[in-house]
Amino acid sequence: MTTSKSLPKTAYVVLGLLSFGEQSGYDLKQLADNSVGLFYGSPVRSQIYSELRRLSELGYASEREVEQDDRPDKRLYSITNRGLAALREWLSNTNTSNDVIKSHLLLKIFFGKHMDRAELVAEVEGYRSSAYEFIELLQQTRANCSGEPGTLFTYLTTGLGISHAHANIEWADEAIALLKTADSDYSWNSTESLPGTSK
Amino acid sequence: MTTSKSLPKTAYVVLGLLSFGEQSGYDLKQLADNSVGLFYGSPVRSQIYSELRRLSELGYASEREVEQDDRPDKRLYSITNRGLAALREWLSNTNTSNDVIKSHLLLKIFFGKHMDRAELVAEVEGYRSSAYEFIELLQQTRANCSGEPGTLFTYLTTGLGISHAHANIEWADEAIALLKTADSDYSWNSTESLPGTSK
DNA sequence: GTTCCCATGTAACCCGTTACATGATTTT
DNA sequence: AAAATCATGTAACGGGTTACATGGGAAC
Repeated sequence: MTTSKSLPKTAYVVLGLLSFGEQSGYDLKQLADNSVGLFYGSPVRSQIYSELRRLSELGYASEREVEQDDRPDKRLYSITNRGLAALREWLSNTNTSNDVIKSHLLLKIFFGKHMDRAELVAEVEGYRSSAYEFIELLQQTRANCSGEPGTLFTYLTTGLGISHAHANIEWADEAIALLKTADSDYSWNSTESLPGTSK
Repeated sequence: MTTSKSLPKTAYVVLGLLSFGEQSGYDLKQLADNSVGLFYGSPVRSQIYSELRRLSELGYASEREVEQDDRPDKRLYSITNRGLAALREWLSNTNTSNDVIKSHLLLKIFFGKHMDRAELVAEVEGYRSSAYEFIELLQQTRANCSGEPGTLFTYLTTGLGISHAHANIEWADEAIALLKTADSDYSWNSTESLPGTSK
């Protein structure tokens, strides 16, 4: 096995983004915000820079300095063959298993006993409207990448985001209705069609 | 403002779980795994213990030792009035805004160019089947809490999970089909009904 | 007789976030 | 004149994970 101690996930995220072409740390941050940031999270700037240094030391990326007159000088990084190999190895050898959801809204709802009902409803309404906004954003993303190479993968990643957002909206509608009418000890009727149960 | 420098989220998670009754660190870990673990993530054991110590020092929890003959002694924690106040304050004053999704599967797909197509398909198939399993788990959770107080909140939190899982399954079906037939530069027809676009 | 359950903790490590620091050029 | 864009870094802190450590009783 050529597995050399495996780096943190962020390193592979940066490496993966680097596989799209030679870029500066600054460029990578932009790219990350508009791509992996939408379904995984975008590393902060300072971490991108430090990961780039590490990748460079490991021989996974090569760097070259570019002097500019009208703008600050910059350092461009390219993925090397060894870097590509490491990326591929990581993609194959890490198990996907459990996608971790960190839902702050659900935390609030789960501890809903301690919150004002109207406040909770407002929270869910906010959640619903940000779901609408997110759909717009993802469709924008799709439109922007249309015609570019590797579109299939962007199409699929945005697709899951859009599906989730639709699910969020439907759930929010029913949650709001319930939060307005039901009391905490509400027991649902398991025979009726209910949110998430149908289909 | 009584806001005293706000603790990490995990502290409030533990505090919230403590609001369900007097418990030991061990008990809390079990509880966390079967509740917040399903939609937020369960803190590791050692962190629960250290958070409990902190909560105790802050006066947010009170502790008492219970000696046992047939089992190891244990320390039981209860939430105090100050703890309850801190929890309520946190619930009201933290903005929910953006639920962060950390999808490893989507990372793989986004960097799908570097992966074997068959491997990718297998990955999505695994994702789909774990979605089915997750639905079972959540319905089990619902059944277990039926009749207990505060059921509404469990119903709502599991509801979103179930909705997401259904969305995952539908998306996975279409993703698998596409991954088997389309090439990387696939451009979809924006007029047809497509995954995530419909409705 | 090995494995699981109960029960609690310490120590090390490092990933990731926040804050600090700089500065020219272009846009509003 | 102020704000945003381009461009890169350092330093400090702490949250969260992993590994180490212990040990009796029950179940299979």
